[in-house]
Amino acid sequence: MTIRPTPRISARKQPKQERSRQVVAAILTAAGRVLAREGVRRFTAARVAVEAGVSVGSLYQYFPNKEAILFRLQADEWKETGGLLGGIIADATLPPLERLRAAVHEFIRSECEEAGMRAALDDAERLYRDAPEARRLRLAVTRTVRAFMREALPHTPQSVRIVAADVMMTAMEAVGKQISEGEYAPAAIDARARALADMFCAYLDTLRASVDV
Amino acid sequence: MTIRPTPRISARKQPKQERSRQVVAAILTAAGRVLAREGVRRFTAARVAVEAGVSVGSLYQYFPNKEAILFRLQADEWKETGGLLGGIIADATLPPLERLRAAVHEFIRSECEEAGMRAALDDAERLYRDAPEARRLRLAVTRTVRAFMREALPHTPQSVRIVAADVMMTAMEAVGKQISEGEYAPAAIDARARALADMFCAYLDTLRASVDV
DNA sequence: TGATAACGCGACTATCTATTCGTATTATTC
DNA sequence: GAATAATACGAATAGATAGTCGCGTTATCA
Repeated sequence: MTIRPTPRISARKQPKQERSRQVVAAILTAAGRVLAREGVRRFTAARVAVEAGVSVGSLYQYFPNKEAILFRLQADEWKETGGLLGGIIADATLPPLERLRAAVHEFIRSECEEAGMRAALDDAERLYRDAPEARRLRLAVTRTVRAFMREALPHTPQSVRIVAADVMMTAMEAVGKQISEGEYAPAAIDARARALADMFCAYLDTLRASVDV
Repeated sequence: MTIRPTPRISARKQPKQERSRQVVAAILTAAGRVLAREGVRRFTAARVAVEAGVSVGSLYQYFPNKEAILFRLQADEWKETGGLLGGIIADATLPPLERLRAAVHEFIRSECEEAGMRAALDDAERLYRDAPEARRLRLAVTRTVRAFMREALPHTPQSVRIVAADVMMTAMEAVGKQISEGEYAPAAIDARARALADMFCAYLDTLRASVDV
C-alpha cells in the first residue's frame, strides 16, 4: 500500500587515508550519542557533525544521507550480536534447547547495552528497513535460525518449522525492544528472558511431541 | 536517556454543531487514507486537510497537533479490537485455552483490516506513546489480560503470571505488526496465528504443570 | 619540490512543516 | 431579524532540515 522509495544506504566514498577513517569513526560514535540523547526525530546530519567535531560537508562525503548513518550503526550491532548468537546456537556440544535458552539470554543481555541508542535505533528502523542491504543482513540471521530449527525439529514439516522460527524471532526481537525502551530492573529483565526461553522451549517440545509419537 | 516532552494529545475543542462533527469525521477518515497512502513521514496537517477537503485552520480547531490525530486513529482501533478481545477472553463458557486461541486468531484477523493504515500507525506510535492518554488505554488492555491469566493459572505465583502476560502480549503485538506490514498470503497469516496460539498454549500448559504437581 | 589526489570546510539554497490569527461565513438564540 | 456564538478559511510567519558546491588545506608520490 504505502509507496516508499527505498533509500540509498551504501557508502558514498571509501576513506583512503588515516585521517578520513578517523572522521568516519568520529561520525559513527557521535551519531550514537546524538541518537541516544536526542531521539530519532532530532537526529540530523548537522547535529551529528557538530557532535563529531566535523563539518556537514565531510559527513556527506562518506554517507549519502542520514539513513545511511543509522543503518550503519544498526548493521554494526547486528553483526556483533549476530556473531555471538550464531556461535551459541551452532555449538553442537549442548542439546538444542539448552542452546536456545542461552541464545535468548544472550540476546536480551546484549539489548541492554547502550539501551538508549538501541531504542532510538528501533524507532529509526523504518528509515532504512526497505533497503536491500538491510534485507540481506536480516536474511543471514533468518538462515541461522532456520538451520537451528532443522536440527532441533528434524521430523517436523519444514513449513511448520519456518513459521515457528519466524514467530519466535519476531517475539524475541519485540521483547528486546521493549526492554531497551523502558526502565526495567535487572530482575525484571532476567524474568523476561527466562519467560521467553521457557515459552520457546515449551513450544518446541510440543512441536516435537506432535510428530515423534 | 532520551528526553521526550510528552505531547498534548487531547482534543482542543468539542464540536457542537452537526457540520463541525462532520468536519472531524472527514479529518479522521482522510487521515487514515493519507497515512496508508503516504506513510508517517509525509503525514502532515496540510495534507490531511486537503484530503479531507477542509482548511488547515479548521483542522487545528479540533486537534492541537498531528500527533493527536494519529493517537485518535489508534485509540479508535484499540477500543474496537480491545472490546472484541475482552468479550472473547471473558466468555466463561469456554475453557481458558480455547478462549486464548480464539482471541489470538481474532487479534491477528483484525490486524489485517486496513493493514496499510495500521502499519503506518505502528510507525507513528513513538509520536504519542509517552502521552498519558495512551498509557491509560494500554493499561486497560493489560488488566484484561492479567485477569485472564489469574483465571487460567490460579496456582502460579503472581509475579510469574505478570511477566508471562507481558511477554505474550508483546509477542502477539509484534506478530500483528509484522503481518500488517508485509504482504502475507492468507494461509501464511493463518499459519502465524496458529503458531502463536500453539506457542502460548504450550507455555501456559508447562506453567500450569510446574505448579499443579 | 612540484603535481595531483584526497580531504575538510561551512555558508548557502531550496524545501518542508507546524501552527497561528484576523477575517469571512454560517448557525443559533432571543 | 438583530445579536451572538460557532465554525470555516487560508495567507502568512517562523523555524527546521537535507544536501551541495567551490575553495582552501593536507597528504602522497614521482
